[in-house]
Amino acid sequence: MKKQAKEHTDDSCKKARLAIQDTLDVVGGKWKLVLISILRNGKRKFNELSREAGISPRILSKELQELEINGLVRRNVCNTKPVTVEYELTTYSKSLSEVILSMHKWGLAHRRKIMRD
Amino acid sequence: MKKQAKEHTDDSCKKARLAIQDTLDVVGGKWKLVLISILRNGKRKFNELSREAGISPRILSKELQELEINGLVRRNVCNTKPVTVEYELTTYSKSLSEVILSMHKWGLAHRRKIMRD
DNA sequence: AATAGTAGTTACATAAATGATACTAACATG
DNA sequence: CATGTTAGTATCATTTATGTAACTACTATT
Repeated sequence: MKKQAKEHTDDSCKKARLAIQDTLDVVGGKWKLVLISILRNGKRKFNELSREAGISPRILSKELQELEINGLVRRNVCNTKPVTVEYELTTYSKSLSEVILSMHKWGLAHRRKIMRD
Repeated sequence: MKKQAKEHTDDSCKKARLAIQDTLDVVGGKWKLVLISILRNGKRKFNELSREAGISPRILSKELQELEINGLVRRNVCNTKPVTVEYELTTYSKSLSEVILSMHKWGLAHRRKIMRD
């Protein structure tokens, strides 16, 4: 088989699926992209996120931890009267732009298509 | 507010989230992209898909119906001795390439990053 | 008639995700 | 000391996703 050809071996396909699945794990689910999308408008405190997204503290806390582990969100504890915690997107989170943009575009186009049919 | 500026109103953000969520609905979950990925190598019969993906008939049937509803997969009943049914990707499914490619790329890069850290 | 193959479906069981509510810890204020 | 505020956590309930196994319908073959 030629070296430079796009290979479609079982193995390369499994690896591709794995990479795609990784992305879905990080960014999939009901809330991850909602939170990222809100944080694109700037830092938010825990309760602000909870209100704006309409998400209960339990889930919010879990989601934020996962986003932090994946380097997409930074958690910052502030020295305020009652302590507040700010969450903001990291520089690394910008690497998701292409994914988000393509999903956004496809979602819009698809909705139009489904309406037509 | 300027007409041509990128707007970040609450409303435009909600619509963006909706579009992204649409995409996740169509392509998210445990099996959709696995099936699409297998079908990229050509038509498959129901049992072939079941074996190759390691997915039970019940779920497979459901997933294929959803993919069909969304115009990504075509179901073709063949006039064979015991009736067989072939599933294949539609032309429309190619519109997903950008989404899939960007997810693939990000997934790979992210895995490398997480390893480093 | 009995057996087998293909494509499902049905009924049931379990697992995973999400939700609701109340609670704690820490600190400030009246 | 009682009250309020912020950021969570704990507990329990519900919903949604997925898995397993057996079963049906149709047809062909023996």
